[in-house]
Amino acid sequence: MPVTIRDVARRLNLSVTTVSRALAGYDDVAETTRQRVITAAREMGYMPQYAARQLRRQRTETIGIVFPTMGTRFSDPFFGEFMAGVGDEASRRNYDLLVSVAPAGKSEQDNYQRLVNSRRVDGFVLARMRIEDWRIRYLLHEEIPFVSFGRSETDEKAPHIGVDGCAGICELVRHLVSLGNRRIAFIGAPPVLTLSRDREEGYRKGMREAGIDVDPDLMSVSDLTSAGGYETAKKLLDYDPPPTAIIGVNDLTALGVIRAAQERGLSVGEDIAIAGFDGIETGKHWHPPLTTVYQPVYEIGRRVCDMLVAIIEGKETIQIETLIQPKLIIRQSTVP
Amino acid sequence: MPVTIRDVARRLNLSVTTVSRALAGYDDVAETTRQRVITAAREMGYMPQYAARQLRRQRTETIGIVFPTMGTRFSDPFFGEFMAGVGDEASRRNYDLLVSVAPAGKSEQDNYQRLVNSRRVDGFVLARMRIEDWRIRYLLHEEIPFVSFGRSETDEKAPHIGVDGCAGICELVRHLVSLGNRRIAFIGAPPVLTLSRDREEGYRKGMREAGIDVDPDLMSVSDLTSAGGYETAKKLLDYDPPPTAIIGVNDLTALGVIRAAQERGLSVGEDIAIAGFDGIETGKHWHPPLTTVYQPVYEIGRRVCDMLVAIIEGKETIQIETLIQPKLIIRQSTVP
DNA sequence: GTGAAAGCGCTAACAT
DNA sequence: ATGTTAGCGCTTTCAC
Repeated sequence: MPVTIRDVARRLNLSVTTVSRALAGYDDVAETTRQRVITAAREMGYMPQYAARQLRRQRTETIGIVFPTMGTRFSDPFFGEFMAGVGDEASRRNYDLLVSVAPAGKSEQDNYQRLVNSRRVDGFVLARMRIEDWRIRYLLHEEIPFVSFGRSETDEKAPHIGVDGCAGICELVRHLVSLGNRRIAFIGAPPVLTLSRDREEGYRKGMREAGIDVDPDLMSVSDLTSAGGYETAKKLLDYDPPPTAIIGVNDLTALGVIRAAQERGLSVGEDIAIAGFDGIETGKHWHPPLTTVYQPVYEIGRRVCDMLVAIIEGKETIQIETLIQPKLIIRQSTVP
Repeated sequence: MPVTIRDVARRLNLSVTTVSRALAGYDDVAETTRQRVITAAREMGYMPQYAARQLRRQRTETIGIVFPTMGTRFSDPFFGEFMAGVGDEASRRNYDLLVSVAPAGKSEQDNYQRLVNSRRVDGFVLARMRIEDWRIRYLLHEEIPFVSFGRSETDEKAPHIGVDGCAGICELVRHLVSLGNRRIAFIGAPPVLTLSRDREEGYRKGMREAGIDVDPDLMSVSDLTSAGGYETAKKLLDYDPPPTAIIGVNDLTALGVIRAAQERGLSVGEDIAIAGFDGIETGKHWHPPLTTVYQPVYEIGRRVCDMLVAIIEGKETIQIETLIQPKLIIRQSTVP
């Protein structure tokens, strides 16, 4: 039923070889023949069957991406943007995207192994990197190409695109200090995540530069969700004296913080300054609009994919490591 | 380099056939042999290479999903939740998920055709259905299984899981009316989308039941984004007299509306009631928390995938059409 | 410039 | 209970 290369060959009284080469753009096939082949193929709606091509070439032209889910769901717009970036670039380069959704842990590992062992993908895009990350060790060992969004200490030279979370948060602290804040709290993420460490480091650095001692009570850890930010902020606001500013490790955390502050009757931006990290679309419509450290997630997705394809296809000259400077966006959640 | 079924066979002095059948669980292979095979396979890290299996069986065990992007990005958490649902169920059933990201239009069509013609997927999950939807006609014609989230009029009997947007919005209108609102505005989505029509119908129905004539000025169309909701709401608020309540066709739209109202100095929930549709996670943390019509997107994703697999595998007894009743969640954006 | 033939790794019909 | 064999659709030597 589906049209194969043999159907095309038969119709033109050519061999499959010639058809294959005409379509692949080899130059040892007569120009007129090539035209006939191309026309016939289009007319017949021929497209190469990937399974056959893959089997023969031992390449899939498919990129794998395993999304971490925290809990049952992942509603962070961060993922959507990132996937859109990776996906757009992939399709521009004629690659497909194989997506799994898996919680960190055993089943995550299963997912990677399955895709690797059954050779379903040519390489992986990694996100939410951990400081100590088995995925890097594993993929290096299996010699499967990969590029990550974010750095890991497991192998510093692993190809990745990172965002300078340290510099970003440091600048944010500077901004908060310039507004007169000294009791600045920081709500981090699980410490296994690299982004957590980087951003916390930015916090410490900023405080140090401002000559403010960090009060350990003002540092806590949450789970990158707005619910988590909300619960954590409630505790922070109970301290006496309470912080005059709170930084969320990402925008969703900050959203929870805003809500907690407002429940106490605080006017965010006036009574307390709150800021996040990511720069998700909706943040600018929150009340008040969120001050945040913006990272171009969609663009990073594209570049990560771009790098990965370059590695898969054995291109030289690629830069293995890129550090992007995020941009502070000041809105009314810190400035009335 | 990678271990094949032949390697396993050779090591055990068996034929590839026996190994294949032992692994596939056929019962015409001796139990002891089966154990030897399974052990050896595990030890050697054998996993079947999918390209070969696919080529032979002419099945991919892969599900395609083409995500609509409006503009360059899609940050609606809706997609993440839906994909998580589809993906979880897919992996439970040993299917993979092939994701493309494409704007509606020509390139969207290319995407489907490419996946179909090169036989990369066994079926499709469809979302954001249009009233007149070429995808349905196309897939029916190509005899490719599919299940959609949402209905289309192109073929009412196409398998899908729908949410009763009409009933949901109707109940919302009832709620708003019970609060004393009579000038209730509705911001819709592009009219090609089924959800747009359904929800608008719910609006009209609710108004009719309450004996309120619909003022055409109070009905507008936006693009499902918060930026769109913001711009549209600004115009609505200029009318004299302005609406006392505004319904956004989805939560993101409603977020923009909230912001527009707040910029006018209105206290949302007191001076004006605002509500949305979807029930995305973050909505409960907005200020004020959003009244919304909740639909269980993650769960629907699972069920859609479940249905699709049943169809692909030729199971009988599946219900082709399901209508889910959404749930009104009342929060402070309508009730102080 | 074109064709014949081999073979990628697997499954399944058909022996034995 | 196990083995032999053919072939899925394609790419790629190699020969002409």
